[in-house]
Amino acid sequence: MPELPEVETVRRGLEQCVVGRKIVKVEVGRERTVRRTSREALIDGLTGVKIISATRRGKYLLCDLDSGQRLMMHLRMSGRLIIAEPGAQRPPHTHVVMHLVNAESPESELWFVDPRTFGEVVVFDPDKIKTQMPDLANLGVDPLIDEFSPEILRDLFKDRRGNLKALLLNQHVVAGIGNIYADEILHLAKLRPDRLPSRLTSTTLVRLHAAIVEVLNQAVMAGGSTLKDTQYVDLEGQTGSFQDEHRVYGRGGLSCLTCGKGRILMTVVAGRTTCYCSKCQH
DNA sequence: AACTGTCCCTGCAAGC
DNA sequence: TGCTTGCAGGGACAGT
Repeated sequence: MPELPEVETVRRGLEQCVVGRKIVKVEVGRERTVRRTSREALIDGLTGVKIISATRRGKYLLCDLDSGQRLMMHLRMSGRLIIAEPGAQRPPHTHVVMHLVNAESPESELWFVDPRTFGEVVVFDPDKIKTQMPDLANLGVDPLIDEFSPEILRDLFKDRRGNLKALLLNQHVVAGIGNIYADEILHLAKLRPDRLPSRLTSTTLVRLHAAIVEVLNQAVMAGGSTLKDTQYVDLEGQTGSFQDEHRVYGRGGLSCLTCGKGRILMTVVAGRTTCYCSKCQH
């Protein structure tokens, strides 16, 4: 499932393959993908427009357009962005197609493919982000983009009631962490998911902060995680390899790779399947 | 205001 | 074998 590292990998692909190119034609299949506005709004907002940047905040992909508007794409659970040659066979659930041109490179197509249809594509006015895109406007700190330190983490956790895992998953607090990386981060930090965030000592916060940065950076370097069921791939169709380095996610009932003594427990925390070591996480 | 639970949706795997 | 059922999960939304 695309979380920060997968979205960052896709962003880098967009920078390579899409930035600087002009969209000459847009096709919208399933309207649910453009539900925030409409089929017509997306086609009008993108046709004849040049993409001038590709950035990311949390799990949100953002492209500035030379029209002054901004494109937002969110992969949610099962979304994929694929760059393809014109006329290539499209996979099932290809909901949006952008036809791209520029002077130097041959024409190509950017496909938004999304079986579970939770993902979305929208063009919005950056001046109206608060009303048109409240979820994006209220996003929390991005650990790889914004200033981020143990002290900032302490301030974010102050007076919070939920458990540690719920806070890591809360996009209004820290942006970009999903279920896989929350479990991996907590394991590296040697913290149980049900710890109370407001009670963490400064030493523990230093450890947690380091674990967040370490796990996310390592995962970006590995091109993200590709699981059996979701088939995440980058823009060129390549799988990630960080799944080979997962130490707890999906390992319920197995022995701990870190301490060799504990068993990986599988429970539900914050409404999500949660895996952690019975021995080395406290 | 901030938290929790439910829903959306499809593909896959497990179980009968 | 072929069906049914359950599970995966990000974020919106309703309810507490």
